[in-house]
Amino acid sequence: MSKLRSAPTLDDVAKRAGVSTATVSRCLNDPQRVIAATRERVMSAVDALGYTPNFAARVMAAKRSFTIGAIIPTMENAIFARGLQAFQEEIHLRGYTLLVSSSAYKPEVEEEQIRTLVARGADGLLLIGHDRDDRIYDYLDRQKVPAMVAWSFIPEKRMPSIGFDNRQAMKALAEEVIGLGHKRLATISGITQGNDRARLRIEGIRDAMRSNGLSPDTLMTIETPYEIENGAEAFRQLMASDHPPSAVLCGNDVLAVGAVRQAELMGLRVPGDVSITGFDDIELARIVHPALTTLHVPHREMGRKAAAGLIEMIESNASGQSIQLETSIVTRTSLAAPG
Amino acid sequence: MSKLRSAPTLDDVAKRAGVSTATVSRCLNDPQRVIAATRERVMSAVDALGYTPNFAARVMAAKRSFTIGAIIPTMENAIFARGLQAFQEEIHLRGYTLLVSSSAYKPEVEEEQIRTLVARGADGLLLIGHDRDDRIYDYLDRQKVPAMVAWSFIPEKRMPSIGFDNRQAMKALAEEVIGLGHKRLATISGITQGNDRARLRIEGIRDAMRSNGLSPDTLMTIETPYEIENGAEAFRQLMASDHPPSAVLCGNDVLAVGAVRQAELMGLRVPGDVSITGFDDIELARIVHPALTTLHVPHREMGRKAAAGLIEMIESNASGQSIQLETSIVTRTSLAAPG
DNA sequence: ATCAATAATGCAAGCGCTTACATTGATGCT
DNA sequence: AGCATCAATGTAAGCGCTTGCATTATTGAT
Repeated sequence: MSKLRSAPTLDDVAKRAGVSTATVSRCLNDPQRVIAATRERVMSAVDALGYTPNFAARVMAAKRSFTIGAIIPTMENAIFARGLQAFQEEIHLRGYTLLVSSSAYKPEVEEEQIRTLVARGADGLLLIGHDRDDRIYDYLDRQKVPAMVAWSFIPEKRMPSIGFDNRQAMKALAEEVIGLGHKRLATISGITQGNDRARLRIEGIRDAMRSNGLSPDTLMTIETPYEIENGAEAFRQLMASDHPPSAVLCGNDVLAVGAVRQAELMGLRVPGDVSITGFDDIELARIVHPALTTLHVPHREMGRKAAAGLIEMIESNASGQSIQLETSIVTRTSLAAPG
Repeated sequence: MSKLRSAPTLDDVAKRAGVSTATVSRCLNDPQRVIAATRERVMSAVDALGYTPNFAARVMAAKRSFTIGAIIPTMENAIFARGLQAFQEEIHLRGYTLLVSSSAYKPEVEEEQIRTLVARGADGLLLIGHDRDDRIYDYLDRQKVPAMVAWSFIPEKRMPSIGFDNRQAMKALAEEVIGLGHKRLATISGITQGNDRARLRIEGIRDAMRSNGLSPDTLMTIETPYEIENGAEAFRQLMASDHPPSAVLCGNDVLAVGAVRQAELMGLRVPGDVSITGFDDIELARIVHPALTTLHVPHREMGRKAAAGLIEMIESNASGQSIQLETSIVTRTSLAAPG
């Protein structure tokens, strides 16, 4: 039986280079602490053996993983893609690695994922929105894992957040719609349970109605998961009512795309017969016909700033600063004055 | 100074429950090995302390992580989303967790990601396509980490693969196009370097031309990264040539969407003035106007089967079986006989 | 009751790394 | 030349868990 060759360890490298494991470790983590000659000897041993450090061992010994976890509600559509991409680029630049998991918009799943990521030694967490059980925040405190909230900006909440004011943003869009003369408004919202963003967007519409002399009670509202098909079905229901709306404000672009396509199927002209708006300004918004008038969210900026803020929290043990970002209305063709 | 309360360990739980750490460990990993009374005592200690096992320590001791890594070329568009989702659902069902990272279609980045995932203790890897340096496969062998290739099916390659025959599939689509009477063909392909799928798709078109009396040399080809804008730009170039093609076969739906939109911008009618086809059948393909005639790939089935195959490899130390999946042509409206 | 067989639990040795502290060697002063 | 300093390296103690083996408790058959 020859000795089974398995993955080389620090020890193997040390032996081959004729130094102690401490020196090898230093070569890898803090090269200037070891003299050039030794370093070269060690590095060539590393190459020769094809050594890769064992991450688990490293995390355990150093109690530091240079890993940041992100739990996003979904990977299925592009809502979070761009922001997350920017987030990951930024942390990569600063020597961190991103671990992503998705919760499918389910609070229990999210909690499990948070625990998993923490157990895996994540140095910090990126969370979407503020809504979650206090137990989770307690847990994070106890484990001393800093977390940053994105896609929402509510400075008075327990966690620092980098995002935009969902309510204000949607209010602005709704005022635009109302300003065009629309009086019968409807909204297709995401599920509001456990989702502050969705809830605040609806509130924003009501705010706009209120301040423009429309009763917020007349807002027709359907809640449904963020899927194109659901947007379509909700739109069908809305338009099948006795007093169909003249404008449908959707909680995001995915729902809006569903609505637009359903309109086409039903032979309704957008915006001729009914106006439709989105939220997020993802790629889809430009591609669908007619292109969506929607709310532009500075996804990349948000991702980048969230990364910077979170790393700041990790490295200087600070408590984290909230930052508000500006959104803007993107005018395309799915919104017009009522016909 | 009071003792700083930090994350509880197995030891804390053991003390509180009045048992050894071994028993606690068994409670967590193999509950029926410990008698009910003890188990309850232990579990309530776990609850009381809010204990979460330290993953790094566990991996290190057990040399098993129940984690599977996947490296996909991009998360930016939906090409891999559905398949990956199915993959993750399946492994979750079997008690594994997914770690995803994206390589941005860059071989060096992919190699780094593979090493990272292995160092993190991944029990197995999902890789996209076969094209990569042998060094990587050697590394995987040495580390004894099984890997499964998806999105491609080439049974004679070093790694088992679950996917479809990219060449055959594209050939079928090209024959459809040629059958309609198209003679001036062009293709907008992804970057072929390090991407067997892209390369084989082009080959498929040439095959179809050959067997239908067209010279494969007349195929106009542009290679460009998989982005909508690039598809648009490539299409512009193609149509600006002296003999513009009557049909443009795109390497995937993303490029095709770019082409379709550019056509609109240029005032060209699709398929009246020029036909355009896609590949993958992602959501976008249905949403764009005109909807894309494209190649449907059984993403979910592929994801599921890749998961099953990989776990089989992990758990029974088997060498892995390749499986070929069938694709089909989805006829929508972007393809018609030349005007 | 008694004893073998078996079930439940405990003991303790690692897993592969980092790092505080100890040691050694080199350098520059006087 | 002698000594304080500091740079380079080594020593070894963990990090929190799993698991092979040893020990003790329980069970059933005689």
